[in-house]
Amino acid sequence: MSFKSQILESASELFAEKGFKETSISELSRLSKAAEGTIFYHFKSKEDILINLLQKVRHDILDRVEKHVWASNNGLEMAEEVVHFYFDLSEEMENEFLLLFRNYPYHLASVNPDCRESIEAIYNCFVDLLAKAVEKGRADGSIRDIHPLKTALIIFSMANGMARFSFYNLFPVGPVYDELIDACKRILQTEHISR
Amino acid sequence: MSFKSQILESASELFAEKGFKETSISELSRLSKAAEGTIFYHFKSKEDILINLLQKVRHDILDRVEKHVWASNNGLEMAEEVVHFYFDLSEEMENEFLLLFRNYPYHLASVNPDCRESIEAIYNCFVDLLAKAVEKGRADGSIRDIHPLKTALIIFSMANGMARFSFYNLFPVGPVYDELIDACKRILQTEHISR
DNA sequence: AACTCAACTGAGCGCTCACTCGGAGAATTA
DNA sequence: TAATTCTCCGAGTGAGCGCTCAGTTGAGTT
Repeated sequence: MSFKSQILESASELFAEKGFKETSISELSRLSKAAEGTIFYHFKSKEDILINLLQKVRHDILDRVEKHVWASNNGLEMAEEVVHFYFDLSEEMENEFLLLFRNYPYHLASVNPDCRESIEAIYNCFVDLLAKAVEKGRADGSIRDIHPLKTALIIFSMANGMARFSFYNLFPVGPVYDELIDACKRILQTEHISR
Repeated sequence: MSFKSQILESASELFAEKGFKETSISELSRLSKAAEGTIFYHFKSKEDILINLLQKVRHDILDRVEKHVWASNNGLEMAEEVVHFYFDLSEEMENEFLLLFRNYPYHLASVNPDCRESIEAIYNCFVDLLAKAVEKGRADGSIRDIHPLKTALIIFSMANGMARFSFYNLFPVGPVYDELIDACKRILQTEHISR
């Protein structure tokens, strides 16, 4: 593994677990086994490491989404599958998600267009998937007549908020997962009067 | 206004808008108009300022919750009112909410019990309100037979996630507010309403 | 008038930080 | 083989940080 990618790998761990400001170059040097000079040979500043890292995260997440085979039969099932996929991915790519739960990337996004683009692409990716599921569901009758984008945003902020609480150890997702999926279904589903 | 409370006031602004690590004592000194020495006369360290601030935020939020007059007729309406109240409060107490959307308080919470207590009290306050609404709704028949705490966590993570996105300028709450309330109703209520 | 003390001050201290730079070896090219 | 470029190194640098401390101030007490 080249030093450049090793530095990004180590930065991913440290920025995710400790945060950008709380991570020093000497620490990154120690973990990546690259001398401090080597770090600044490959990246022009500490901030540049984060920008490159976010681009890599964007690429890796979009790649995983693209490679996923969707097995759902209708829109409602697809929406459910997207939420499931999101939680699976958040466990599999823990560091990447932790990084996206931090503040610094968003601060940087307000200053650096490349950074903003990476973050928006990641969020849009999931929101688009959900919006497409809603559209599909409306066409096949499994989802009621609702605004695809608005509904996608609501479902996504629910999943994202839940994942965040879980990562912050405020409460775990596991025990409420079934209820969460049920909540999604109720938001989306065509009316069924039950007494 | 005393220096001590002026320092906390300024810290609230700076920690909310820039973050804890990104705020220097010299900056806090400038904004609060207290000399650096004065800051350390009132607080034993920079971290101590944040701990005191979080205790103040806890007090202020619980106070606002306590003073609120609940006008709802049944559990479902109350749940709706809690969500509405949460978004109102997030606008009114912008700095306090922004601070709670930052990472550092949670890092500190894992080390300092006082800090953890303050944060948990704030979250529990809203979750408890929602759980109570569910219990009330189950009793009066406006809400179906669901687990009060689990459901409260789901609704809260939705509202919290939404507010977060709004604060981060990823997308605003306003345009989806009606759909959000509708989503809550569908999760909670006994039967779906046809439109 | 003399004393006390809480409140406040800001220059200065020790330390850590991101970043630089001159040079060393390895690889590539002429 | 000689020259050039690429990759890596880590001691060194200056700036900025949290925090200290000797000293000032002014209101209250004796």
